[in-house]
Amino acid sequence: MRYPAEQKSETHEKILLAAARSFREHGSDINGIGKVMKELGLTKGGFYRHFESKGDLYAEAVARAFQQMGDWMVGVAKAAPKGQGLRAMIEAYLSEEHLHRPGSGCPLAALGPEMSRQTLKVRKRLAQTLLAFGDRLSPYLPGRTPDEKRGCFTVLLPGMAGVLLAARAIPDPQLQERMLAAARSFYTKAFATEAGA
Amino acid sequence: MRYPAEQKSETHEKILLAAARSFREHGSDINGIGKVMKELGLTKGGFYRHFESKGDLYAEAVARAFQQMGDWMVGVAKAAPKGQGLRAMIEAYLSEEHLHRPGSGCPLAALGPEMSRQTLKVRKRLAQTLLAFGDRLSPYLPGRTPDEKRGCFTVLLPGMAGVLLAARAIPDPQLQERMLAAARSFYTKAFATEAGA
DNA sequence: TGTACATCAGTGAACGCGCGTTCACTGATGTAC
DNA sequence: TGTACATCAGTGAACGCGCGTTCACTGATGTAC
Repeated sequence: MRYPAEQKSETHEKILLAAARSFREHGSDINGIGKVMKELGLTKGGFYRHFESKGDLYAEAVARAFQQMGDWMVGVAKAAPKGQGLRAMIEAYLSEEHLHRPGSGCPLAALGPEMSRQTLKVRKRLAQTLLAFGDRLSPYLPGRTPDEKRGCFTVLLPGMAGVLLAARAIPDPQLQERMLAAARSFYTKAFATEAGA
Repeated sequence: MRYPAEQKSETHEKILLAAARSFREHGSDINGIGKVMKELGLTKGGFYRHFESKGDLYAEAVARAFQQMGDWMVGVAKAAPKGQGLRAMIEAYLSEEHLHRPGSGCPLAALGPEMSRQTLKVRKRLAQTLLAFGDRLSPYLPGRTPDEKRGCFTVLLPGMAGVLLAARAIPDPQLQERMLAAARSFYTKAFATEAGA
């Protein structure tokens, strides 16, 4: 049947957001198209009116996830007192809240290794989004040149992502929190002090 | 038919090693029992003479991978000049060789997020192996107390793993190498100098 | 204004596929006599 | 020493299952006249 005029783009957006969360929570191999559509009260047959393939959705969803991540980090930095932006981002990233909410958190920490197993086309798209995310953070990163800032980003973000994903693998909550605390202290000292980087 | 006396334990070991490599290369969701057995010239039906389930194999294989990783890192540290053990480990970990050989490399960088999606039982086993790996490295880590050394390990290893997996996701080889170089320099300065930690 | 027709987002059944797991079977070797 | 039997690692076909994808169909709305 014919549906209201703007419904298609709304559904498209809903699928994208649900997938962006679901992939980060469960990985793309386990949580498939059927589950995402079912969650929205739709049947999986309709999926192909919105995306060419699962790979297409994956690329779009992870790109969106990086954008959301950028929004979050920039928001945190802007809300912090003058000069405390980077420190605030580090503390937000390495927070218990982020630890327990992979679905709305960093895609690198949630999906990391499986990204490197995507097709070249998808990886190119993801790499662009990752670098765009870095550029959005650069006002808050130490370094005198864009190159220095980018170098700083490529050490800091993956470093924090590694700590987060390692902590998520550990079953003991106390140990998780100790890992996060050690990393908060370390990265703050290394990057978010006048002497840093 | 009846097979030679020691064949069972040899086959068990072969399956374990092949799985440890294959899981790190392709992830456990994609590369299953059938492929591992086929690679060894066996049929998948025979798998259940050696392991209870795929989860059982996963736990064993990743544990073994952490042991191999420990052997490698300790070997590198021992081969280095006096006092240069940690620096050598950092350089080996963040080398292009490790970047391109996930199958024999760090399981945290290769499998990270999917570990956190395993059953509690499996995760407990993996966490133990991860910490045992940390203990093996502790002679080469900075810090005056075991706690300090462990804190150092829980920042350094996941940090390097994050850089490695991020670099693996990036399609551009030049950018990959720049990321590794930046991280080598950073972690060496932070941990492997007299002022470190 | 009223009627006939085209559109197309979403349905639901079907497709082939590979997965993890089960199981009756094989048959060379080890063991009992 | 020779023979009958038990063992059990590995085979290969089958199982149910969920996956990604395809497709004929539906039918309320938009458009043409």
